[in-house]
Amino acid sequence: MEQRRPGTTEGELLEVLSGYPLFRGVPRESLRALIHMGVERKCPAGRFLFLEGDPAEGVYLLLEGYVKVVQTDVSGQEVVAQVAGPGEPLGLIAMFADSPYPASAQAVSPARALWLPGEALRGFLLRHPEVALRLLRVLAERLHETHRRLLEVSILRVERRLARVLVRLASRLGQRTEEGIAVAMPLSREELAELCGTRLHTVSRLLNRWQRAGWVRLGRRRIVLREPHALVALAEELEPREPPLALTGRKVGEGKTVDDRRGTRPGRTE
Amino acid sequence: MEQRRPGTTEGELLEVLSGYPLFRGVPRESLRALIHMGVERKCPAGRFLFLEGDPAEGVYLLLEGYVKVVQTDVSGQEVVAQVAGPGEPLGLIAMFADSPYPASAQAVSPARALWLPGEALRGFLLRHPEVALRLLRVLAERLHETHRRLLEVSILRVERRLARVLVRLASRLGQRTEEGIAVAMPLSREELAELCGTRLHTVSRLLNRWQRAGWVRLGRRRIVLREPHALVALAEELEPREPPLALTGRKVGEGKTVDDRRGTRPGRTE
DNA sequence: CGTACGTTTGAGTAGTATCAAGAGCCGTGG
DNA sequence: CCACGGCTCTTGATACTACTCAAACGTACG
Repeated sequence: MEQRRPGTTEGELLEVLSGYPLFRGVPRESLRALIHMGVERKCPAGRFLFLEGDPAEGVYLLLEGYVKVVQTDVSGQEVVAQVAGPGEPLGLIAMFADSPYPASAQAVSPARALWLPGEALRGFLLRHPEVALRLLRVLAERLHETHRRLLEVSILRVERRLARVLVRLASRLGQRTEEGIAVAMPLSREELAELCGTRLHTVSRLLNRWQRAGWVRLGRRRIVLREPHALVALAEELEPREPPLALTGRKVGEGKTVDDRRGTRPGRTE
Repeated sequence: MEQRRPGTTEGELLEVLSGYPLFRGVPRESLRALIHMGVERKCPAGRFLFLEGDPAEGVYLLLEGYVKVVQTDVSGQEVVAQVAGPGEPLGLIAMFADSPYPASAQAVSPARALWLPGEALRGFLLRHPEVALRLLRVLAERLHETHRRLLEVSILRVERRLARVLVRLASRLGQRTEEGIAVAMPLSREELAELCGTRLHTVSRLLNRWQRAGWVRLGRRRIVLREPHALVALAEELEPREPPLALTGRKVGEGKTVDDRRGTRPGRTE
């Protein structure tokens, strides 16, 4: 939305970009030329960098802040396709598939990005095929990641999916605090739900159960992992887990006192 | 598995490859050199071209037949990540992300593929960056497709997902017959289930209901769409549909007679 | 200080998975 | 050629996860 006039000098941009793995080994002159064709854009929290369906004329290189990329269903339901932090390129699909943006990018915290016009980037890649290969790597890794998520949503229970999402967020965007590992990106329960293909109610219930168990610390748009290993166990464990119980109703400790030990599937013995 | 000795001459291969969009405009000399570094491999139905976890030393270019790419969960559950036909490259993720194969590729019908060693392809791409750009397009499109599937599995009911899968298969691999549009690729109910993130039982029930409605014709590993538009309606329709009803028990026409008309969401008017 | 948003929690139930048989089709070997 | 064993598919009964609807609470913010 805000356009032009950096807030950063071209020289600084040059420093930042040349620090990214994507551009390693690229002559500064070429980089400078590329930057020169781009525009820096600021984007306050909550605002969209681009909208699903918009014609795409280039890509964004995220310089600062966090952005979530969401796909919206006709019914208004959303799914978070990707969460991006500094250094990550956005809008690649539209750029290379030569289509409108297939999803919207919304700043979750104040963000800054360098916009690069498609033609400029294309020319740059033709002159620097090694960068094209690195972009191929980026896309390959995202495809891999998306396949993994597809697998999870297809065959895992929500509980395990949520645990995995938290573990992943913590490892990608986590910061150590004295309480535990905090997720740096501010995400609402609803956004978390959109990350694991469920509803905010379900996320809320699960998180609170885990909080009661002392595994996490909850706040508004804030989650701290106090016992990451417990979540990892939940996320990966092959065998039926024990601590948390049913989703609705009874809290930990209550419930039909009979057959509280899982593990031997009830009603399977006879 | 079977190695070397084409079954096709190098000249024929050259013809085939230069017909693929991927290699359009590439000088025949370069192509010939590339082919020369590759190996043709045959793969009977049911056999794997490569296995998840195998170290990847190159990519496959599918020349003939159909291949399904499956990811397997620790518990043995499978999800079909992709179905590929002639002309499609396989193993791209492993190649560019520089990792072992993240999924297994199994021939669904007898297949033939050209194996290209990674280093050869990499060198080729550095010399022909325009081909790298086309590969970027391939990956971008697959990523787009996978995002769409993720959205669907996350928020759509099985019924609608299955309808979409069928419509998509019909449009990508369909062949007109006097009965309707037949899906060219032989897929079992279970494989269909793995394509839409459900179980074979659910697929079977839905398909049979649709067969009773006259929308499809079923066979062993075979499906013919007789009323594609009905399926498209089911797949896209925004409003609650009418024909098919609950999954278990009661057949079409039975059921609690009260409140059978859907459409006005109960309890939302006040 | 009120309003709005993010969140928690409850009750009820639809939609699917799961468990359990059984029926048809197919290639194989007697 | 026919019987057999193995797949693939169909169908029923039952369990249960996670969604939907509904309401209330707390906190941030104007």
